[in-house]
Amino acid sequence: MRETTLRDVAELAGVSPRTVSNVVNGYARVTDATREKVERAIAELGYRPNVLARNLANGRSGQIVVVVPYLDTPYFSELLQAIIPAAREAGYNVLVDQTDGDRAHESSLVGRGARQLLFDGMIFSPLGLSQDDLSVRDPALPLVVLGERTSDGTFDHVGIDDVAASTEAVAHLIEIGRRRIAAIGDQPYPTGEAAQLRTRGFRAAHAAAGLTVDESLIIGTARFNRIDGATAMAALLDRSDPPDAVFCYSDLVASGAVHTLLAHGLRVPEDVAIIGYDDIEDGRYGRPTISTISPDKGAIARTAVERLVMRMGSAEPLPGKEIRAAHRLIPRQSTIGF
Amino acid sequence: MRETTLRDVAELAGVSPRTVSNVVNGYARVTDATREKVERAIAELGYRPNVLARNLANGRSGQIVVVVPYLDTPYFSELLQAIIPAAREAGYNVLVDQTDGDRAHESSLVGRGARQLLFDGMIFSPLGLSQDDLSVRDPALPLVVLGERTSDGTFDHVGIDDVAASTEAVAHLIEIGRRRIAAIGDQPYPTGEAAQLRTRGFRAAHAAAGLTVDESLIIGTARFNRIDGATAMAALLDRSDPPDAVFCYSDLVASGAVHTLLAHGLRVPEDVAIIGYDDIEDGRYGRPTISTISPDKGAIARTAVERLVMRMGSAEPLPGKEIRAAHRLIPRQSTIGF
DNA sequence: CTGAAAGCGCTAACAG
DNA sequence: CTGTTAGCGCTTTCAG
Repeated sequence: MRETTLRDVAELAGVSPRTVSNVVNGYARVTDATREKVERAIAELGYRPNVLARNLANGRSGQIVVVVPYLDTPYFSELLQAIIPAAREAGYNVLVDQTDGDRAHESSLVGRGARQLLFDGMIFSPLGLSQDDLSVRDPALPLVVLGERTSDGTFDHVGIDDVAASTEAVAHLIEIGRRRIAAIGDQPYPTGEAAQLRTRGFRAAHAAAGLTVDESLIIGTARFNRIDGATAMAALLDRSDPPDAVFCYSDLVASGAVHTLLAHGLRVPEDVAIIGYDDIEDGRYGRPTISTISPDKGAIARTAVERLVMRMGSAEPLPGKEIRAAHRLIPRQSTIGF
Repeated sequence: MRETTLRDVAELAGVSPRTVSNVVNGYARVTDATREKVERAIAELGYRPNVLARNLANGRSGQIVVVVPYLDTPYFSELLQAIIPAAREAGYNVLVDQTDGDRAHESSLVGRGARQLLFDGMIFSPLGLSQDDLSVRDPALPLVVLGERTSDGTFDHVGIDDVAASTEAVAHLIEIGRRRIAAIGDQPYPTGEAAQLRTRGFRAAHAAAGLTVDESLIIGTARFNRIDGATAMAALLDRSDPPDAVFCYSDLVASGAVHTLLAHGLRVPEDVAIIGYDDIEDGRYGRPTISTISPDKGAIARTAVERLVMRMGSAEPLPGKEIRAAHRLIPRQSTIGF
């Protein structure tokens, strides 16, 4: 029992395939009479267009791929949750790929000749790829990069101003009277550009307040998960001179740090104030709730899709654009108390 | 600058398209000599097969779609994270769709004539759809259903034994000496079948221990989010006779309940013990850590993909199968203390 | 406004 | 083992 095709419909309606196509896609104007005939035939046969064939004929797949390092990281799942409806609204289906932050995997996705011609464009949140890696890529692939990279002029980049946001976060800690402030999450190597921007903000806030940074309070972590925060915080507490506040490079890190503090019988924020980054849902329900920098995820998702659609629609490669989404500081219990 | 096609390769190599196709797909045996010629040509031209055309020609898309109600719910994002690699290993790309639990959206996805012929099969985690709704579906779509439905014989179902798992959870509360046990999350209406299974377990555990259920301690919630748990717990605390333990129908609900308890100055588990369901990562890092029922997500993902691949590969619709994945009780601080 | 016909790029039956 | 060729189902140019 074969699927019914456009040709079948045409026959039953007594018109040409061309006309059916017109009706289905609303292209050319069609007489009301023929339109109705065709629609009746479509209904009768239960016809549904074969997307594969359509795609082949017009050379586009109607799919975009969203590539993130991890799907079970709240920040990315929340972002994806926002991207999918935006893409659907623009008429695209969303393929999802996760890279585990693996550099080889990531570069195979954007690299020259990598594309399977299976998607029309890509929204990419790199992790293992350095800025330089990103530049060696298939120039024909419409690409929007998310996160903390910078556009090299061949793709769009959507992100918040990390340095400014980090500065605000640390300024907030200073404002509530903290002076020995630690940072958890630095990554002083090529693929750690994201982290380094946060560290820049950390320093900037100190400078602005006339404070000097205690370099030994900047703790590196391989990733931004709870366990990283928990471990780093434990190390800080082992010292003779623990900090009175910590700027964590993600809310998960913050959550891990809080966990360690409470387990050691310390109070948050009385003994140690904590601020995170990302504004994931968790942070709003823990105890204490976690102060954070909240990027406007909805805006990021909408902008990314909008730019990508624009790039996919253009015959010439568009010049890359740097786009800043909004962010704001949200003070919660972990800094301002109960 | 057109993409190079298989025909171009054939010309350059001086062979027929058929041979190139054979080389690319490793179908028929090809002489080493010609193979090498073809491969050289492929490399020289930077040829890459057009997946769209291939798909059209062999009538399959090489894509499966995974449909979940919400992507930012940790349980689903963790599950998806496990499904994607499993699918990729089986040679499939993963499309993702989220329904917001909307019944119309869900039924439009599985309903008769709904398929866009864009994916070869579907892994579906329904929420708004009742068991009956599920039965009115496109019989040609290979389908594996996740969660708490039951196979009607036309699709596979992979899930844990919810009644048994819930019984264990509540038995655990009884075992640690609790007698006034509440349940948060019941949904006594057609689309609430998932919840009802948990309630069945709740009752079963009471019966097994010779306890009677206080019906007023079974609290309904519209969804399984933190806010639902927080609200329901607040209502329980308003009563003159609050419970000494609560079985929450998800870890998020449990987390919300804990939040409310702590905010009221109560201790967990000393005053009220809490157990959740799903074993999401959060539960391992809060304070207290949350006891839970842990479904084997890896096994669920692998089994679902494996069964789906089997269904997609079979010409005849296979009979539906009911598959039970493993689960286990994980006691943590929220029941057994620190 | 509608019909005829030529592809889109690949696969696979059917020769040879 | 390899070439020829007819589609897969739809879009779209070019006539009419």
